[in-house]
Amino acid sequence: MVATKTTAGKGKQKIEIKPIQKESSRQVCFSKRRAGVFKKASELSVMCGAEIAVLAFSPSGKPFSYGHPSVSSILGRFFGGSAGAAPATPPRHPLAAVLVQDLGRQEKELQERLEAGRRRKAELEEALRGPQWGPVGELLGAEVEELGLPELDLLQIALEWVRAEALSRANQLAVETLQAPTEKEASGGGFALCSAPFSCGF
Amino acid sequence: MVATKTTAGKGKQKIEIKPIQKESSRQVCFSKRRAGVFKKASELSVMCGAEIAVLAFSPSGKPFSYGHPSVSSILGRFFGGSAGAAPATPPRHPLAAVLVQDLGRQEKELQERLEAGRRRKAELEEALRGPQWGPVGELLGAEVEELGLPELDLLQIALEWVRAEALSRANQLAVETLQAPTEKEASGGGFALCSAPFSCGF
DNA sequence: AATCCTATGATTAGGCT
DNA sequence: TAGCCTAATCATAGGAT
Repeated sequence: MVATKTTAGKGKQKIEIKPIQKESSRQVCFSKRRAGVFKKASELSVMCGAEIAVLAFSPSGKPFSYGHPSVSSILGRFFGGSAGAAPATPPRHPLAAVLVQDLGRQEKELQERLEAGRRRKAELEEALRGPQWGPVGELLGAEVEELGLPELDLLQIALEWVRAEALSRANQLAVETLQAPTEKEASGGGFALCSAPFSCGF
Repeated sequence: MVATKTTAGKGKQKIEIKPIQKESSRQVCFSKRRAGVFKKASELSVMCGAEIAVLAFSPSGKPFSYGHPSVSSILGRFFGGSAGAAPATPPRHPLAAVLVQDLGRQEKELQERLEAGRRRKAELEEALRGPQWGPVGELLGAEVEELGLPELDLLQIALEWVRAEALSRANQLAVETLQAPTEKEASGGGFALCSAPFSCGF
């Protein structure tokens, strides 16, 4: 540096959390803050022994992710495995976890909820059979049936459809995951996985 | 407080990022830092218009999550396809909302995701048909099929079961809703979803 | 376990390379 | 796009409620 002009930055300025208009600034902000979020996530996992995954899309649509121990393991645990910390978790390969998340999540939530309410079912069924139903229906009128059932109908259709899609879905995921290619031209629909914040450099 | 001893904290001490031994401290640290990570994620999404999801398991195994616009939409986009927005939500009555919450929620998520991925399907199907699949299969070996399919199989069974339960569920829900069920016991294997860091309080 | 509090270490906005 | 740099905002450890 010839010029004695040492860079005298203005330091951090107070800002408000609102959408950044300038395209370039937004992109820069994303890069910096993404790193920050990943770091925080990393620290959290190390210090607390917690498992955490972060998935993000940059403003330009590029996908980024961080996960400890790995993104797929988190997803697997979240949507596929038992929440009760079952030590005997069926061995899942990374890819399997991905598949599970994509479809298994639904299954998990449904199962969880259904299982939770199943006990009450018998009890409730009796109530439904009895004359008790009169008063109940009276309170809500036909709304329950008119609105509740259609929703259920949709649900069933959706589930059936999901089921039908399951197989083709498997292949779909496999391909996408693999094509995950060089995290360079991921703008289209590529993949940019980063499972370690600093050890693998992002 | 009798003692005039006004809390004179020592301020933030420098710490190193390493596993916290003390159980309680670890738990506290997790709570605080989880909030921090969620906040950072939130800011990132707002400022940069980015989509981001964070999934985490506390040291005690409790699941937490944050997502903008939603966890499922991020996952859908990450693994399924482009997430579209269904602006035309069918008008819901108050009661319907409750029912919807319990069953329709699943339906909505499913539909959302499926709808989002459907477009890509054709595109992907072609890819699968083509000779492109050779290289892909080569990279992962038989793992995809050997592990992915079993998972899917389980999934399908589960879904079918769910479907069978759907009808009885309708009645169940109607009754439960009316009996004004105070939902409080979600501690056991419950789920702690947080889709908005500060607006919905976590 | 959630919150408040304070002092301070950590993060990062803005500018430049 | 990624790094460097500086200074000031922000996050948070530790402690108490």
